[in-house]
Amino acid sequence: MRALASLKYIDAIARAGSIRRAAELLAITPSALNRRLIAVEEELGVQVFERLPRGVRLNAAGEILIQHIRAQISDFDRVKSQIADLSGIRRGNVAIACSQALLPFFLPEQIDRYRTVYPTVEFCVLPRDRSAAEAALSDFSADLALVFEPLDMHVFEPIITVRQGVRAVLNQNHPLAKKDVLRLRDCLQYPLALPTKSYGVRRLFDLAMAKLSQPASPALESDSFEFLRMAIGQSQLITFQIDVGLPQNDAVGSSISRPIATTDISSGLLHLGHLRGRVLSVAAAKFATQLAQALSLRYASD
Amino acid sequence: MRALASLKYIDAIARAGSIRRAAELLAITPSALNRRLIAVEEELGVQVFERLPRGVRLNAAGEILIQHIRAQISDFDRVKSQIADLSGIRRGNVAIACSQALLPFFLPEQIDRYRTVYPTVEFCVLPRDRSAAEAALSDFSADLALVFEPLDMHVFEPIITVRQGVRAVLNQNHPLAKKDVLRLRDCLQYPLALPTKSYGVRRLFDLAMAKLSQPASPALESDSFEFLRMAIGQSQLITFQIDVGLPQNDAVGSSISRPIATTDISSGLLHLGHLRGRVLSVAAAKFATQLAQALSLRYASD
DNA sequence: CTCTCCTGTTGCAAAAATTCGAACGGTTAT
DNA sequence: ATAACCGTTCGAATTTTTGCAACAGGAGAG
Repeated sequence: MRALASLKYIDAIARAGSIRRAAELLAITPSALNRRLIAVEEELGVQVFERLPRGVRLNAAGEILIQHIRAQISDFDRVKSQIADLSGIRRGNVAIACSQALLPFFLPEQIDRYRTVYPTVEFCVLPRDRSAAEAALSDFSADLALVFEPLDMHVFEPIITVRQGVRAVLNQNHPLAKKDVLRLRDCLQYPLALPTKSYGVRRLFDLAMAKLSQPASPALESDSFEFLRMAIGQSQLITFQIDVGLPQNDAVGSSISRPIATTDISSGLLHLGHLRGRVLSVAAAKFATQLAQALSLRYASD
Repeated sequence: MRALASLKYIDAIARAGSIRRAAELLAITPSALNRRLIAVEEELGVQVFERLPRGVRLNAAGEILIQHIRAQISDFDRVKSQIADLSGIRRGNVAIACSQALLPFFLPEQIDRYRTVYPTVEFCVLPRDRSAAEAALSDFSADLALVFEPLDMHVFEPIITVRQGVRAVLNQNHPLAKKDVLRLRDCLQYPLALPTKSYGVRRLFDLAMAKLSQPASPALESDSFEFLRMAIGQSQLITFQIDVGLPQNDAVGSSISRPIATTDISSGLLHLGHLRGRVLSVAAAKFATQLAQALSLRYASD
């Protein structure tokens, strides 16, 4: 939108941290960008950025302004979406910040389902941990957040929350594969591949181990659930994942999954939500509704 | 603000109902204005106004857009106010839609009090009945509304509500002036000057008359409280007004006021509020706080 | 210290946009 | 019919924005 160009430019400067870098991204000269910035500052009667030798940084006034600018840009997108909606053509853009576990199965399937109905809607999936997801909502780079076990998100307005059990993932020829439900102590007989401590699954696992007053001793540790899954291979490694992070029909290539007795590892909470006080675009709202339905259908709503 | 010029132009067109009239108000040529409109419409990919032989009218898309534009302009003003706030100079603009009763005494006093502290804040007082006040909030032409007895304002977010008794206003030499509290039946012995049926005081009066199963027979009827007050003169006319519409120290020129027994005429409610879901500017919020304090101090908060 | 690198900023000419003035085509009311 | 509106279009004039090159200043390296 041409009308918001100057404001978008300021947003770009704020993100880039320097006029020159922002100018490069925007494919214009630094001088042109600088002049627009100065023009806005003169109209406001206040500097928006403080000039540093290595670039610029938002001012106190700038912080207020940038918040408004981002809200405005996002609002305008919503308006465009609403307008497109009533002209029949469902267009739009949905940005969603989510935990890693959602990436391999759940979200692709849901997005695909949505896009068969509304093929013109574009999606943007941002893998984020809890605090980064909150930040993404706050600076309007994400419309929705779907995260496991957020604790202190005061800007987060929940849409739906479902309970997620922990499942063990292991090779189909693994000795434990015969059992339908695994006990935690059975798993401990084998080498474990665990996510790092920042993840919700790991937290639940550590909590369970604390109850057994046994220290956790992972044979393998990684930030990437995908890596953990692939690491299993034909080995006897066991890794863990929440329900939604696994395919509905069990098999993940050569590996399978088995639920852990909930008496051993308590279940966690998966939250779908958006920024408090924000109006969702038509597309985002529709997608949120679909997600909420899918989640409450599969898992007991909580 | 230059960045919002195109949007403000569209707002002007919507308000004027015609490109040419809007162009005149904006002091530019109709052709220039027309081109800007067309440019915006092309960017949106949708017409915003439907073209009529006598002018233009907002489209369905336009209605959505104009709502956004007005919110945006208003939000931007709020941001400017916030920015001005942290640079020390308290600047701003407070627009308030209110019932007529507030005009002679209460609001002037409150505004004066506010402006002795913050002389750079400008005020805009819009006398509006209940539904017009609601409209003023909705289209962002008012930040606050202070109205008597609103009934069905679903967009109205109350800040404070106080009870308002009805007082009789009469000449200081009036036979009833000796009494401290008047009964309704005493008043009925004299000619009455009443506001028209659209006003809250009149509604309370009519309700009271219905209880006495006597029809109201005003000697004088007017839309203007000021006129009613002046009409009393040296005559025996009696008119009615709510507490806040009268000076605190009784005398109104040669006329005085006396409370009516609340058993005769029940009290009504005066509401201070703003548009639901809207963030007030610093100046408006501060003024609202002051009003709320003044009201709750004088009248039992309800 | 000097030198280099990266920063924001400014003068001036070129380029792009906006605006104006006037005219055109259409509908409504007289 | 005629006059009075309306939105719209065209080309020229004007204003604004942009690009290019150069400048000034702080940071860090040597």
